Amino acid sequence: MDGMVEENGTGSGTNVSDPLSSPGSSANTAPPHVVVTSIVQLTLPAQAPSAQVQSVIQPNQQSVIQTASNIQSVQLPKGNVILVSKPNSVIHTTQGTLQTLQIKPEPNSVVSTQGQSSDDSGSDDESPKRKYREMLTRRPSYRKILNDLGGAEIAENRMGTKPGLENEVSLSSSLSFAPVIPAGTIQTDSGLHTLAVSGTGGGAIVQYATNQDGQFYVPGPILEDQTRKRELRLLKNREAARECRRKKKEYIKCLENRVAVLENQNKALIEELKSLKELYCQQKTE
DNA sequence: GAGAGGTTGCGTCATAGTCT
DNA sequence: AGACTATGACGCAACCTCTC
Repeated sequence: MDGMVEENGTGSGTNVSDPLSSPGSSANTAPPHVVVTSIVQLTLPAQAPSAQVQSVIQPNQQSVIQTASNIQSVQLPKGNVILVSKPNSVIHTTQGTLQTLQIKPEPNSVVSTQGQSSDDSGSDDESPKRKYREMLTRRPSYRKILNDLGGAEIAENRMGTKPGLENEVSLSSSLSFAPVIPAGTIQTDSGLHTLAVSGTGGGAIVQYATNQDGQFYVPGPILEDQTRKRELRLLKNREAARECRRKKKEYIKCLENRVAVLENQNKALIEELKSLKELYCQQKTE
């Protein structure tokens, strides 16, 4: 994935390897990430002595990556900056259109991470609404319930065998009639009936008429209109699903990167603790 | 080489949430 | 209230890797 944001860290310094990505996964084939760690120095144009950088976790963005309220602002020392951008990404920079990125690895430089606690974005990743939604259990679909009851074939038989309908409508195998149909049927002045049909991508209102024999049929123009609407809906949903998967992948990737950064931080802190302990012991024995 | 099992991406459906 | 959107769930197909 291009343009993925990495968080600042205090790790051992080299590129963050992603421990969660399996070998051969897209993580390894993606373009090299921009890794911002404590020993990577990034160059800022002279006109801009400092820059505001937001964490990968953003508030109030229409994104899978969210936080409640705490934007992380980091004032970087002169000469250090992190500019990360990816248009249309779930990850946004302050301006959203930053493109420049220049990295100068300098083993001896240390980027201050003061005031940036990586954790404070991690604990508030989700809005309350989202959390609430995730707590909800989904109502099983009629299809699933039928499958569980071993009655899928019953459903299959019901599909597309509404008396008379098959003469005028080519029903797809996934079209099923909700149990509420009889109660929901409305007859209008024009002789058209309206009923709710499920299984056509979120449900639909279908109009039909009856002939002298009491058989159902869908008048041509209405059928065309319904078909067109369905195709449009499917097209839109197809694209929405694609976008949704893209965001999901990006989100997972982001979490994986975060794991890597935190692991590095953890490692560094353990090392620091160790050396401080040694120092303390030395001074104590002197 | 065949086939079993895992992975990945896609299209569709169902549905909660949002918008108008 | 109805239309629209986002996303979890499901089934399917293509591809890959292992094992025999």
